[in-house]
Amino acid sequence: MQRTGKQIDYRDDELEMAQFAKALGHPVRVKILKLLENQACCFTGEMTAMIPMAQSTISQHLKALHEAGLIQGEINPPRVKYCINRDNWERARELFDQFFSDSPNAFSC
Amino acid sequence: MQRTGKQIDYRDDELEMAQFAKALGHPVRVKILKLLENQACCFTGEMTAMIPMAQSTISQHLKALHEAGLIQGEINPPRVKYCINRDNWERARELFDQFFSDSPNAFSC
DNA sequence: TGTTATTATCGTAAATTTACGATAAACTAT
DNA sequence: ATAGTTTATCGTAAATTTACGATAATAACA
Repeated sequence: MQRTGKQIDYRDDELEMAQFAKALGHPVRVKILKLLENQACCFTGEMTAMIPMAQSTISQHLKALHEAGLIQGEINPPRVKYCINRDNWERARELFDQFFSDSPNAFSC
Repeated sequence: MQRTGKQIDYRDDELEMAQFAKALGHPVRVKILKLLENQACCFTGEMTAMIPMAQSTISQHLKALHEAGLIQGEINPPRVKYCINRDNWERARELFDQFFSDSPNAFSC
């Protein structure tokens, strides 16, 4: 990226979609979310046990998912229990659903 | 990234999801796809006219979308007409749909 | 042949992402 | 207080992404 002054006018839903998509744009984060989907919640430690990556790296990916709003963490000392953020999950589902279905004449060529 | 030897065993659908998501992970690419959704096909030039970015940058994003399989281009000299790749679009829809709906006990906490 | 129009590619620089180990922080339990 | 457990953060290096202008490539047309 180069500091260009040009501002592109994105619509809110375009930005929202892109942010969710970006968070889903790494296989480890997809895997983490699938884990959370299937077994309700889990502690960071359980994930680090299942995924052969450094604990700090997993934590970093969890942070990315958290900042995107897809997960939420509940402190349960000394551990942290993560689960999917219901509202934003629904919002993401909605955005992707609309995105892929609103295609009246997308295939006409 | 650091050259680590560790291989993580991702499932095919996890990799597929992440790749599609990554392609959708930038607002300009979301915008481009929406353009293609709404007005069937368009030429690169039409997009560069609508999006205030350098032509080379748009072309680069089109390449990313093409490599992800979401769009396809038909040469129509001296122009190139792009449209959405039907099969992969459907596949992506399917993956995201499954991903967001297969959540039996995801919200139990 | 040369010109024009359109798009892709190259070279680049800055920003961001990704991964790691090491360390700090937070809270329990001894 | 001290020690132990779990997780986040820091510092880092390498890779990738993103944006640009300049240039090349392609094919029609004069």
